Amino acid sequence: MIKSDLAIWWIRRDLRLQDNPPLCAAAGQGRAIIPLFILDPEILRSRYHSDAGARRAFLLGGLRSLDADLRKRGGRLILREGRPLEVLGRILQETGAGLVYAAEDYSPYSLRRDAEIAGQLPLRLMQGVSIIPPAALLKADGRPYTVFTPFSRAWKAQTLPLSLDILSAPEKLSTPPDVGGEDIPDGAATETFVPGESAARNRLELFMRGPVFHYAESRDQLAAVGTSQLSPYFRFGMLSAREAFVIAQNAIRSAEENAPECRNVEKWIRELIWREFYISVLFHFPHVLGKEFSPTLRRVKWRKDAAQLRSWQQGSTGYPLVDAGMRELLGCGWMHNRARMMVASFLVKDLLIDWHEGESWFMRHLIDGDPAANNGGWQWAAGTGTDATPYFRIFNPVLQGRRFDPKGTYIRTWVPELERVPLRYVHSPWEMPVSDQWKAGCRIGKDYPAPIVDHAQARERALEAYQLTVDG
DNA sequence: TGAAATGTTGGGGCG
DNA sequence: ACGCCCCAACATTTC
Repeated sequence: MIKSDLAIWWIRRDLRLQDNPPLCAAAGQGRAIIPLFILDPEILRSRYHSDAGARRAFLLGGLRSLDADLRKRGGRLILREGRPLEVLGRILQETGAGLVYAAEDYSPYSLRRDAEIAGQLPLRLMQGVSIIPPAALLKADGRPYTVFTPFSRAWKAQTLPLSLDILSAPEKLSTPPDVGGEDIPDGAATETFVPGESAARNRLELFMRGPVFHYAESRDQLAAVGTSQLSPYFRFGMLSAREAFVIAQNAIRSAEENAPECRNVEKWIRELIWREFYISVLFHFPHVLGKEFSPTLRRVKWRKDAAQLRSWQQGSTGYPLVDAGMRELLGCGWMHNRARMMVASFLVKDLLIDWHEGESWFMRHLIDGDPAANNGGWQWAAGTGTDATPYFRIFNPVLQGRRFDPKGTYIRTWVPELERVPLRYVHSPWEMPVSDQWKAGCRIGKDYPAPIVDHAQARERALEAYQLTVDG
């Protein structure tokens, strides 16, 4: 028999209690709930997620943390493995629960899965992973946006009149004792990013207390903590993007009009909108996961070079800034955004290797790895995407290093071989005289690799290769 | 959310 | 004193 007062809160990418519409809907009026997370073999085995150990560990840590938070309020997390349709059907039957509440997710797989389930089970989808549902934001002619600036203008216009209340976490929860689940598997999480909602909230508060007011100037500085570093938390909904937006918006409102800090907070909000933009792009153009958005750039003749690809992956290209970024990725499952742009430009332009290689390496190692944002970023860097960087915009790793890591701090943190290299050579160690190499304990070609390509030559080659596809 | 090549200008050295 | 050249420094164009 159906107990209409019992509902499933199906958790997907919303591992939090605060500002969570499906949770509140399921647990309204003190109803008992079944907080359910399903380990979906189809996702776990998919090309984007099958090798992503660090991200899976972060997810599992997040589930443990969520379980602890639920228990403090009288509930607990139920973990099951299997096809969501079957698992949900079974639990609905076992428990007599009447409804399944979930937050809308817009990736192609999620949309397909949810459509199938909605046809057979009582699934209620609510406010999703984005602040504005992608279907709700279209150009005047009814077509989706493909350029960021007009998208962000329309996005702001649409969020302005929204009620900016944050849903508080339910104070008391209960979960029926007879619902069985599996233990949450162990996973070695990184130390840099502590999984869970309270860690996310701490980080947001820390960021809003100071760094956000200098965001415009310090976001690109590689050594500073100028960015919020919240991406892994948004990725799994350990923090509500909408709540972050509301808090940032309130910071602007409580500041004096046109105060300099407003510009900085606006800049940060702009990054939240980039996230929304790529969610929207993937929703409206799901084929970007398979091929280039821009038809004219689908025919770049990529080089196949396993050795150079490996050098890039392992951070041994001989270009310090590139290597620092790639080693940061391996070291903590995250990379500074400026470094992401640099290493992407290097793979795609300097090495002329297919951006898909970069996309999948990032998906394997990033704990914030998300198909929409990651694909959007790579297509941007490769110049093949919506509103992408022009093909002739090629980053110079030496100049980028001098500009965004002027003291070499970031480089020395991640490339210890260069620790004692004098500042004037730290971005271009191959220019270091042999005597200095000995003094610094860093012999080029022995202790630290010689550059695997000459940037000036590689740049010319890239321009030629791209030019061919643009002309032809 | 670049960088390199090319063009322009203006000050100072020097015949 | 004058004009020529050199070359920073900055601006514009091109990839």
